[in-house]
Amino acid sequence: MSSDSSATRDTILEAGLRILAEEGHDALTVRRVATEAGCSTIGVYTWFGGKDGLIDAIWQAGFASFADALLGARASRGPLGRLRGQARAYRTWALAHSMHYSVMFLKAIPGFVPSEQSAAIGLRAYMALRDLVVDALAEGGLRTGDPDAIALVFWGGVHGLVSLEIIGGAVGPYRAQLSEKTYRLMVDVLVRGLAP
Amino acid sequence: MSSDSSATRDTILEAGLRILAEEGHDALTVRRVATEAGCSTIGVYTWFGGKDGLIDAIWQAGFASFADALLGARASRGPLGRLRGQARAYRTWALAHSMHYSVMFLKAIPGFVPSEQSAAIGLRAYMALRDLVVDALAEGGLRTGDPDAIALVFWGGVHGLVSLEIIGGAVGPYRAQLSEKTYRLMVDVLVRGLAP
DNA sequence: GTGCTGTTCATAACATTGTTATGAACATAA
DNA sequence: TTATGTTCATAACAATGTTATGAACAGCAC
Repeated sequence: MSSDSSATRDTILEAGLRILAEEGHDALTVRRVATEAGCSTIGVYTWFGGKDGLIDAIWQAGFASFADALLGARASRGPLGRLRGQARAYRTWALAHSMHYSVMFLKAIPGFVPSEQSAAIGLRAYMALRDLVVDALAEGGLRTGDPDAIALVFWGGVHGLVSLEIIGGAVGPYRAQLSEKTYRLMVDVLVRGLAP
Repeated sequence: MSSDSSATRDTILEAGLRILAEEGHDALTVRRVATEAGCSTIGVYTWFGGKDGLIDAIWQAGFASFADALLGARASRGPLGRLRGQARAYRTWALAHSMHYSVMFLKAIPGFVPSEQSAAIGLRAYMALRDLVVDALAEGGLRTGDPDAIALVFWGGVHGLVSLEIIGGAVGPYRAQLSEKTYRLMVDVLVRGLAP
């Protein structure tokens, strides 16, 4: 019976993840994945319902890894220190998995819209940030306000700079300034601007 | 001779712009554009060299309109007021031309990379922001620092929140908070965080 | 064992995409 | 008139996501 897990399904998903990471979204075709996984294109339809289903599974795998990276960056002391640590982990993960990040946060795959289930899984990464914001609010490290609005401002700031960096050529000649140093300035500005 | 301007070329470009705005990037196929423009697909190849060339022209037209919108939002008094006005114009333009914005900043067209000439034209929009930053620095409205780094932090912040808003479903259930109010908070945080 | 049912999968075909080969129509200049 | 170059349509090509058809196989009832 067609269940949620099988060796074939795992093989196909791993092939998709590998191709995306190594060759980018352009190479991520049903035929290419099937060849890499050692089956025919039908496998993608049997186990994922089509290309969109496969992308959806890749999307979920990306958010799982992403959320792990964010939750694993909580070594620093104090809520603001942990916020900074998480911001650092955010950029590190995004640049190390730029193709995956493009699928998750840019419109890299035409026509793909994550399923509701996937969107719910993506929430875990957001919650990693939101919890820190709530902590910081409780300790008076941030000015009072709606935690969601504050978390989104934080997210938007780091996401915006990282995505400009990943888009690369699209933002033209001032690309050289898109460095870790400017990113640190962004995090400083956000923390400072949100201070009580 | 194949020059840079002709009635046919204009018709094709306008058809492309209309289809993009009204039906989105998915509908932007060579055949669809040709039909809309009243010619055969060859027209796109004669006048733009192919789909990429047409997208490139659309990209340039988008940045021209975008830069005009930013440069036209300088009514306020004082550099910081003008910065806030430009930030407001940024979101207004992006939401009113979300499909265009997706092509320009969200990799909505797979495989498309803007030409060097296009990237240079995109610079005008960046300069609209950078000039205001330089003015603000001169009047002491911002803390001293590299103007490009400061401009990119500003750009990244507004772009990040706007792009989360346009991506929509991808960021899941906390979408309701992606409002004008949160955007105002972002601009406040940026100005406050960059204050001397 | 035999037959039935459902799952998994390959082959081959389909429609849609960007692209190009071929050649016709036309203007312009020698 | 002839030649050349530009513009454009028809038709085909390769690559893509998808599906129709049917084969192979497992599990189960009798």
